[in-house]
Amino acid sequence: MVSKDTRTNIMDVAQDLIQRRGVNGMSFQDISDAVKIRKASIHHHFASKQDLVEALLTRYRAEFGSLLTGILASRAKARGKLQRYGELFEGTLQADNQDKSCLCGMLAAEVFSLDEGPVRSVKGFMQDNVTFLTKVLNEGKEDGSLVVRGRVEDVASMVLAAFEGGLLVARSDGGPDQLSAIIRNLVSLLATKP
Amino acid sequence: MVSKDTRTNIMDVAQDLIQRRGVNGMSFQDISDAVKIRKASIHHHFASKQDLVEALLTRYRAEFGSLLTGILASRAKARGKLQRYGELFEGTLQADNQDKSCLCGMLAAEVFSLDEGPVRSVKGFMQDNVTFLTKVLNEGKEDGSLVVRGRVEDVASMVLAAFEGGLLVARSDGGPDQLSAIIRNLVSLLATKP
DNA sequence: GACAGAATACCTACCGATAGGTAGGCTGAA
DNA sequence: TTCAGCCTACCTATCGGTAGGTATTCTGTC
Repeated sequence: MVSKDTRTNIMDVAQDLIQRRGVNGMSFQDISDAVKIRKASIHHHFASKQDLVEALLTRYRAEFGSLLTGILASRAKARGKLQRYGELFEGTLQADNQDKSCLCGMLAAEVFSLDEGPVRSVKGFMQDNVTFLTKVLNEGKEDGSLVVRGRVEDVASMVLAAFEGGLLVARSDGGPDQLSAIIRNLVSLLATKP
Repeated sequence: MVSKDTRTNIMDVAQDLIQRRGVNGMSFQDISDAVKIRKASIHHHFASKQDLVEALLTRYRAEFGSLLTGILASRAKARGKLQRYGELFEGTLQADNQDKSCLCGMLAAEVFSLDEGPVRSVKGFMQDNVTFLTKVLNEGKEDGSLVVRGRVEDVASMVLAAFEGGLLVARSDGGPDQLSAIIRNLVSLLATKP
């Protein structure tokens, strides 16, 4: 196969649109225009809009998950892993035209427009991230590169909230520089002195 | 005036809907059903949907702003003010059926569905909050109740991001308890030992 | 290897529902 | 008698989705 198959094209375009405008701001017509396929043909690949969203979430979670696994497997200290995790968020905002948010952050905002399946996936994504961050924070306690006060899971939730929220705030106001500042700041707040 | 006037009713219902479902998930028909007024009559009060959104933002910013001013004027230590600021976010999520987000957090996600005016207002809201938090953090440095490392504005952005993001994450996953944990955790991270 | 049939991937043409918005009329209070 | 405040009736555009048709490609059988 020379070019990407249509199914993948549809998913790529749909994800891009959701990350910019949200689920309710994305239509089959938008996809049709971008992929250069008739609107009705999209239904050949995805029975309904919710099916498309669910497929998107499954793929996104898998991709993001393998990035997290990669970070976890690296030989860096926990502080460095946290830094690399932050770069994932910076990369999202900086991609393409600097206005993309996290797919799951976007869907979390519009969670009451989603069916059961997608809702479960969004929750699952959040939990994946908290689990990852909990591991990193625990490593940090052991290798001495991070200071954690209180329940580790709570700190993990807080970091996730700050990064997802950072994407939200920076995208609408201060841009990539603001996001970088937010991430740098939180990491150094959790770090033991340089 | 015995009952709230229709204009206020429309605004209340519209704000509620946006905080739950987002701008693109809110329609004039929804408002019509809730306010018990014909859909066309809404246009008597607000020429367009964007006008309604703009009016909502103006009111929200003013109300939120006066709450911030109130906190700033209190005799509490900076740490206490930060705590009370956090309670504003907890109050939002716990209100009504525990599924409302911050109006501006919601609109920040859907910022590319908004006209220029509303976009400016959302940016303004973010800046209002950063300004407020910068003042509180500076107070905290002086009264010794908070520790601030790095640029104060950056820490302020980070706190805003964490609280807005906390609303986002908690609403879709862990609920009010998770949000409380996130806020408590960040406040204690910024606080000097009890 | 030839060929029937099934499956794939797309198309045109449409559906009912709903979106935001407009035109113009009625009504009661100032 | 004006006019805010609401109404009915309607507009066009778009939404997600369906029905049914047509090439093309894959596959099992002889």
